[in-house]
Amino acid sequence: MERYDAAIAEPKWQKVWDERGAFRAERDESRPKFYVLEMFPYPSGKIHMGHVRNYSLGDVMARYKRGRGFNVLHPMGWDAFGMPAENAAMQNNTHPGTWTYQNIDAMRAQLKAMGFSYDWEREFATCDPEYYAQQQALFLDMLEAGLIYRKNSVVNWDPVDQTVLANEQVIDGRGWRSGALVERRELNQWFFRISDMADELLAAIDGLKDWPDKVRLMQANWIGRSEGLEFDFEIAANDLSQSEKLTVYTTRHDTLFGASFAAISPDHPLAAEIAGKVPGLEDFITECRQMDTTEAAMETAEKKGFATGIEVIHPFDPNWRLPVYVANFILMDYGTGAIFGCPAHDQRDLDFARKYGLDVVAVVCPEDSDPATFEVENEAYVGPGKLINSRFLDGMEIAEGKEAVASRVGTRKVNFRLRDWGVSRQRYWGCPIPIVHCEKCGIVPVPKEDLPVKLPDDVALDQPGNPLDRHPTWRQVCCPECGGPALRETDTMDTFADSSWYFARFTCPDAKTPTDQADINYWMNVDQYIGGVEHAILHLLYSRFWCRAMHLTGHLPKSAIEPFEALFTQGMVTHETYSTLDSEGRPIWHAPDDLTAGEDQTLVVKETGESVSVGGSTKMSKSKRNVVDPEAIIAAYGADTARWFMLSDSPPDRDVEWTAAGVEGAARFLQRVWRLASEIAGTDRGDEPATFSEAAFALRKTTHRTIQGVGEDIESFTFNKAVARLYELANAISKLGSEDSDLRFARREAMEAMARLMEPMVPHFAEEIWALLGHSAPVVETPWPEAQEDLLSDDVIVMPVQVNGKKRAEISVPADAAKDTIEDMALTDASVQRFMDGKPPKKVIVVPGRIVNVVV
RNA sequence: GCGGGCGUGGUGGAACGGUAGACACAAGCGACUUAAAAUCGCUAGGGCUUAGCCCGUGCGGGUUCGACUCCCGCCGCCCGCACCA
Repeated sequence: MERYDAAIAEPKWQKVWDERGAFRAERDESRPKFYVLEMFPYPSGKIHMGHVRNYSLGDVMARYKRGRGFNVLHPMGWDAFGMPAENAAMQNNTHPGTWTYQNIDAMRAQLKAMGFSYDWEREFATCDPEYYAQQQALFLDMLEAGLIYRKNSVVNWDPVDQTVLANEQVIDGRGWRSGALVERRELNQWFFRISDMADELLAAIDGLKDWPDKVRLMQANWIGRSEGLEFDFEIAANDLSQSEKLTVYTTRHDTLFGASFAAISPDHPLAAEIAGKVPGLEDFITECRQMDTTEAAMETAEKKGFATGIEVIHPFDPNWRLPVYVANFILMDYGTGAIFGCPAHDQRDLDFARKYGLDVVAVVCPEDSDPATFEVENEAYVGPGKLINSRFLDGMEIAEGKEAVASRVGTRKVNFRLRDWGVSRQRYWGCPIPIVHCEKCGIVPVPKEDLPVKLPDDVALDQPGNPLDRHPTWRQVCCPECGGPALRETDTMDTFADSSWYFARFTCPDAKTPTDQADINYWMNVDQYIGGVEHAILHLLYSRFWCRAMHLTGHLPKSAIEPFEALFTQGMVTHETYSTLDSEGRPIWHAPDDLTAGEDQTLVVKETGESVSVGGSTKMSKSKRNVVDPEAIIAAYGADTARWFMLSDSPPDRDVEWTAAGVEGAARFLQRVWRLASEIAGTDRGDEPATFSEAAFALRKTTHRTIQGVGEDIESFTFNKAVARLYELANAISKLGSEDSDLRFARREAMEAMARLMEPMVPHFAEEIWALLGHSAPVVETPWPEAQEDLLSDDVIVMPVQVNGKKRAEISVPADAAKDTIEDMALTDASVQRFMDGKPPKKVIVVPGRIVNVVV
């Protein structure tokens, strides 16, 4: 028998959709819109299974909503700026732009082969000058609105590559590329005032009802609001410093009488002031600055301090003096860069106090301890309790104590963990910051009519550093204000800026301004955003900020300051790992393709015949070599098989393990449905019979329940359940023959539903069987079916009967039976009576339509 | 350390507080075949004294007529954040 041939069907239907403009989105005020968006990819060169999953999920939603009558916007583009292009350019001696656009071409072809329902006419790349021109315009408006400023900031500087490194690019204190010892250097950089919006960004998280709780929590923690007190210590007269006071920030002002030292950051102005005057302090500060700032190092780093010799005076006792240390664990950019230490109730302070022999005085006593004897040894007490050893605070609860202190000294202050967003990058392949530096006029924005500030094409990437700095002419410009000689800003924007508003641009990709009001009002917000949880914080937070900034500058309405109505974060695609050991016992990883079945069914390496050990399933990665290339799967099975497998079994928010057997299974199922459809296509549909046999009626009910259920499952992102229902429907169809007209009718009805319901998941395949069944219009243009109410319920239902909570019988009762009737039927059932053991029922619980429980 | 999530057959997973294991993968048996592939059918949580019964959702308690589901306490795994005062 003929088989379904994806290699023929898939390109054929892609062409049909394309010719009919099936997925083109046009503004139409008369129809409700639905904006589905998947996180756009970085054009690395080829798509990977993570993309296949992400975009398959999004396509299910887009196609389903289209079937439901929504005017669907489902665009695709490219997050195309970034370092990999520069690295590739250096390695291959090409231009980053050439490399990027070639990759885009290759990946676009792959995505098209997957049959995703994108409106390709809206496609753009963030490196298109037309896009970044508008981003520059936004930058200028935001600058004018006071949302952007310049300040000096300490960065990780790689002295060999002459570039700034992100924290993640510093490994064991060295640059990840050059291996050079990273320095902390102060540079003048551009910042977005995201921290000014910290409170607002935090409060608005409550409104993000259709975001995963996990993501909302991660954002809340990232913003990190804390309420505390800022107050001054008077500095005791000394020979070292002219400063009169030291301002500290604390959230535990209730423990002020447990203070035994003050500490400042190595970057604190006071430290700088006295560094030269205290022997050894300069070296200590330098040492601190070289300290590794990675997480792993932080965890193990020792608390170190340096006594300055300066003392401060306790705010409530002029005779009480506290030594001031410079300490390596105090951060300059949180609070005031200075603290007071209360060792008894803060673990870090305790470690520090034990090391330097400072007093440890407990001032909070737990409820169940004796205030007279309570002491802190090696573990700081951070729980609730009453204040002790604290003069006028004695006997108060912590909250009362905080009140009492705050009413006498200092100012209440809310601090956030969130810092301003530094966007300057000393790189070529990014959006140029549209600024000119003039000796006379200072910082001058490039006039909007001169935008875009285009990247020069003729750049030399064969040396370290920013090629824009070295370009012979690009920097030299005339000052837009005075006309005198001036220099362009050579920093480019963080690529997170590019992805912070692309979703808005998709609504109007050709507009001459960043956004078009009519388009924005119609299409925004994104109704369903789908992507990896790895973007839970930065990308999503920056986007929320950027949209607020776009609102403040008149580019978005108030309603769009939260751009993503609903967010779904999908799991990873994993695969088993295979390894052998080298002579030193280190694992050598083997790709699935390099293996074959050995004699005793175990896996062996094709070339050497060595048997491999099978490791756990982990995220597909080059280093573990457990990667399966989507292109190979499409070539072997077709896009629909890959899509069907991706959607089967695993709930979309969990990891899915890619297995060869699973793919085979998916392919087999499609062939099976194909055979069924062919068989049914060969029979007449006929008119709807007046009566149905029990079997035909049952199939009709299954069909309509499937219609109902698949819709619900798609709405709730449990696509695996939708797939299971479709399996069940297929099973139900194949159980029956076509000998009678009512069966023929029911089977055809079921198969037509099957085709329509499968379309969001396996669209080419669905088109093929839809056509096979005799339809001339594509299934994508066919409305989603409605389940027939009367076929969703049963006249007679089977109810389980429990005796003392254990199922003992089943009874068939009319669906509309009264409770009493059901109870009578249950109690007279032979099996139920046997387990009642002749005793009278103490209680009978009847849950209509569900269960009966007899308690004896 | 802080925060969050998860734990169900050989495997992925189903199950408004109401028949645990739907559906699938892998497996086994059978049919068709000279044979294989493909296909179709059947079996399948564990146990027993097997018309049937008992035990089973990481472990221990609790609430309830009834708990995979809710509550408390453990154990294990995964993820996020982390010197944030």
